[in-house]
Formats: sequence, structure tokens, C-alpha cells
Amino acid sequence: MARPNEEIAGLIQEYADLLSVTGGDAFKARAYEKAARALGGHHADVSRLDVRQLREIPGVGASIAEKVAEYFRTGHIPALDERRTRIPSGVRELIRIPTLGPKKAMALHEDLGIASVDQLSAALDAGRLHGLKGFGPKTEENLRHGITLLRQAGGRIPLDQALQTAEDVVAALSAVPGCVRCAYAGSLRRMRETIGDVDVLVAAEDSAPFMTAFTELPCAAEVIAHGGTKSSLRTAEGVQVDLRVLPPAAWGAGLQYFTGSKAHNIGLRTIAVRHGLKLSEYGLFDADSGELVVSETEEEVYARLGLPWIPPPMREDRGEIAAALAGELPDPVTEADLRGDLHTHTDLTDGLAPLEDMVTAAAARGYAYYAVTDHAPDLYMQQMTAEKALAQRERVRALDRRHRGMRVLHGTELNIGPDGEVDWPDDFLAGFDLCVASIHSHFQLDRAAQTRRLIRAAENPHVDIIGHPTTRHLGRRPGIDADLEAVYAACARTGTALEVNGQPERLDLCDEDIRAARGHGVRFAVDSDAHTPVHLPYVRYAVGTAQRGWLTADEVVNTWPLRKLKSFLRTAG
DNA sequence: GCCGTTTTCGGCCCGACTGTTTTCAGTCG
Repeated sequence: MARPNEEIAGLIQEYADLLSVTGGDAFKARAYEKAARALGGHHADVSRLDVRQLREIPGVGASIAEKVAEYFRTGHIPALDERRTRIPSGVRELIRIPTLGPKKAMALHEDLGIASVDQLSAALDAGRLHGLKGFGPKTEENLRHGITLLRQAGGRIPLDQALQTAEDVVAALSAVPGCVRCAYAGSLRRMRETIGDVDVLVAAEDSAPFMTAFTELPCAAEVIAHGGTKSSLRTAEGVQVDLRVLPPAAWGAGLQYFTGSKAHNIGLRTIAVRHGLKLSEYGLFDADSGELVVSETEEEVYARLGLPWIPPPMREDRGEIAAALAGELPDPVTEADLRGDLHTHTDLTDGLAPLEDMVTAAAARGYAYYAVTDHAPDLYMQQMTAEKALAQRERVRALDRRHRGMRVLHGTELNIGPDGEVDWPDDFLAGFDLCVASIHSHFQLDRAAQTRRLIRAAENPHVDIIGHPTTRHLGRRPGIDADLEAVYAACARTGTALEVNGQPERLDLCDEDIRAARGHGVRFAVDSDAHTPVHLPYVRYAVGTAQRGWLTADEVVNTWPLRKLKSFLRTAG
């Protein structure tokens, strides 16, 4: 999707952060935040819009439209540059620490001169926060914990950001004359939830033009290494990208080798040795003669070892080699298997686009059905009412009649309260085509209470799907503490599906949890949780996560034909 | 800063939770 949108959204968000750190009008900062979100989620390339067209985007007025246009004209936003000179970038970095907001960040900066996460960490160790107003022992503990969380994600970048970078690089190098093949490999190809660095492979006879083209990419902020067949760079966003150029004949072996994981490759090499073979990034060789056996495609490499081709997300040495040898490797669900999306939002609550736009975009994806599931009243900030829900239902029914190829379902995303209760009485819930129910607060309840509330939600006869079941937020918050095995059992018993949520900061359930839940015979829903048409493709991350969890299409309710899905929705809960 | 209007100012999703505080500020969703 349009990269300029994300670029300008990042800058406007930065401006909002800097405004909030310096205090003043909080509503002004919020206006910039809202505009950043609107620009980032806009369906068209905002760099091609003039001021008048920009102002048509909800949340973007005269002032912000002018800044956006100026940025794409000159490459600068003077107001932002001016703020940057007054506040070190490290201060903004501080507010990425959970529980540390703009006010505390500014206090740390003004009173102690702290301007980076590292400096804060050192100040904590040195006891320099003692006596600082508003910073008690509990706050110190929270800050330490927050820094740990931040550093765990530390150095690793979210899947969507890595993919965007990789696709840009692959597109650029594919256009270089002499390119036979080009693809990304590594943990990104395996769809790990966060990515350390991006690995890109090129197959070509002559590597030199690719080394040059790579190090001269516009996204390259720093060239880390520049060799004959291998180069590395760092992008302006701090993503390290490694490029390897291979002879076209070694493509399959190279792709296999650089996709990993390391543990999976060790497993393969062990099998190779047993066959009197030797496996490297250049091919599969006879151990005695050193003669090349195969190397052109991954399929050949796996086949010569007596294995079917193993989908990259499953290559984690979690039993996939043994399963493949036994002919018992599940055939994982693919994006093409999905017939619909069952968790999406509109601007009636916290989405960015009108119902009609979301439905049009969903239809363009070729879905057979599509559910609109805006938030319910218990999430107070969303201002939902029964009247609004019913009015939306009328619009959904009208759209459903208009879209011949795609059925539009009217659902809702209920809030699971601390005791497992959800919004609205039973008779009102019965009017929805489907109900997703998710946790949005009370993350600190103890294990017994979390388990109880999830099971109660699953037992609710109107609840069809538990949305983002652990509510983890990558790099910010671990999942809730619950006896998930008991929850899976309850979902299997009540016929309630568990969601695999495709938002890159969620990916919830995660791969390991999916595998555990599968054992109970649970059904799943693989959803985007889209808040704008731009998010609809996020199902690819949910599918990648599902593949890592060995999920088959049969187990995913939104691969089913509508008739079967409806039957499931009638009996679920 | 944006928006909508009973048009040009006054409101802006509202409430819970936490920790530090003796009555509330900050953060979060």
C-alpha cells in the first residue's frame, strides 16, 4: 500500500507526540494524532493530493493539509523541525515505554536531563529518581519492567514494517537487468511475529550490478557492508537489510538455507548425512565425490531427502521434519482458502472508513461473505448505542441486497467484562448474525479470574468467536495470565471459535497457542480486525501465524461455505 | 487543530485504574 501515507502519518504522529510532551492544548495534540491515523489509513496515495483534496479526509483541516502538502513539495515540515530542535528525539523515545507518558517523560527530561531510554535505565540504577515528584517506588518498578518489555521486542521490528521494506527492495532489485530470481527469505519468509533483519536473495550470473543498485537504494541511510556477493545496509527507519547474490543454479539450495530456521536446517543436514549427502547454501552434494546432486529448486532439495516441500512458516524444528517423513505434515490453510473476514470495524466506532467503503473493498478481495463487527456500548469510549447498531443493521441489509457476489453479515465485537459478562441483553444479541467477544481491559486480574471470564464468555450462547484471546500487544504488554488449556476445552465444548487476529502488533492467538488449542479440537477464525480498507490485507499475517500453528483450512470457519458457516454460527456459544 | 453549526466559537469518546497523593495527575483503552 502507498508508502507516502505511512511516511506522513509517522511525521504527523511525531509532531503530536512532541506537542503532548511540551504540554499546552491536549486537544490540539489529539487532533494531530487523529489526522495521522486518518492519513496512514487513507485508501489513496496522499502524496498525490492537493490541499483541497487533503482537506476532504476527515480529521485533516486547513493547517494539517498545508503541512502535508508542504512536506511532499519540499521534504520538510518547518513546524516539526522547529519542535525537534527543542526536544531531543530520545525524549520522544521515552514515551514508548509502557506506563510512561508525555508528562512523566518531560519531567524526567527537565528535572534530570534524561533524554534516552538508556539514560533512564542508568538513572534508575543510580537511584537518581528518588525524591522526584510523582515518581514513587512503584513507578520505578513499572519503568524498569517497561524498559525490559521494550528491549525484549528490542532491536526487532514488526512484521508489517519488515515486509514493506522487503517488498520495496525486492521490487527495486527485480528491475535490475540480469535478475533471474529475487525474493526475501529469513524469519520474514517464515512469518515470525517480529523480525531481526531482512534477508533478500538474488539469483544472477553477475553480482556486481546488484551490489551497486542495492547500496544506492533511496531507502539506504547507511551502508554497513559492501562486498562482492553480500552487502548490508540500514534504512532510515533502522531496519537492517542483507543482500546475497547466488548463481541461478543454486537458487533452491540458497533460498532453503537462508530461510532457516537454523534448527530446521540442522535437522535437514542430519538427514542428508544419513543419505551420504552434504547440504549447504550452494546445493545438495554427494559426500564422497563432492558432485552436485540438486540445487535449483527447494522442492528438489526436500524431495532428494525423502521429504515433501515444507511451507516456510512450519520450518521451526517443532516436529515438522518427523511429521513430513511420516507423511503426516498437515496441509496448512492459505490466504486463497479464506472466503471471508469475520472481524472488522467502520467509522461508526473506531474504524476510519464508512461501512460502504469497507464493504466495497472487501468485495474487491473476492470474499463470499464479510462481517461488520463494530464495538458495543461497554467500551465507553466508542459511544455505541442500540439505536446506532440497529440503524447500521439497516444499512448492512441494504448493502447485502446490492452486493450480489458477497453476503454482508451484521455482527458486533462485544467487550468481555471482568466477570465474563458482555454488552447488551440476550434478546438484543440474538439479532446479530454473529458476535465476536474480546477482552479490552482488566489485564491484571489473577489467573483464576481471567480463566473464569474467558470461559464464561465462551459459554455465552450468543458468542461465536473469542477475539484476540490473550490481548497481548507485542513489545508493550504480555498476554493475560489464564489457564488457556481450560479455555480451549471450554471453546471446544461450546463450539466457540478462537480468533487468529492479523493486526501486526497482536497476532493473537500466537503460533504456539494455536498448536495447543488444536489439540482440543477447537475451531478458529482467521481475521484482519481491519479498521480501514488498508488493513484488510492483514489477514496475510493471520494466515502466516495460522500456518506457524499448523492450522488446516478445515479448522478455520471462515474458509467454509456460507451455509456451513451459518450453521456453525447458529450452534456456536 | 478540527468540526459543525440553532455558523465562527465551544466542544472535543468517557471512564477505570494506578500510584502517589491527602484530593488528584497520569496513563490507557
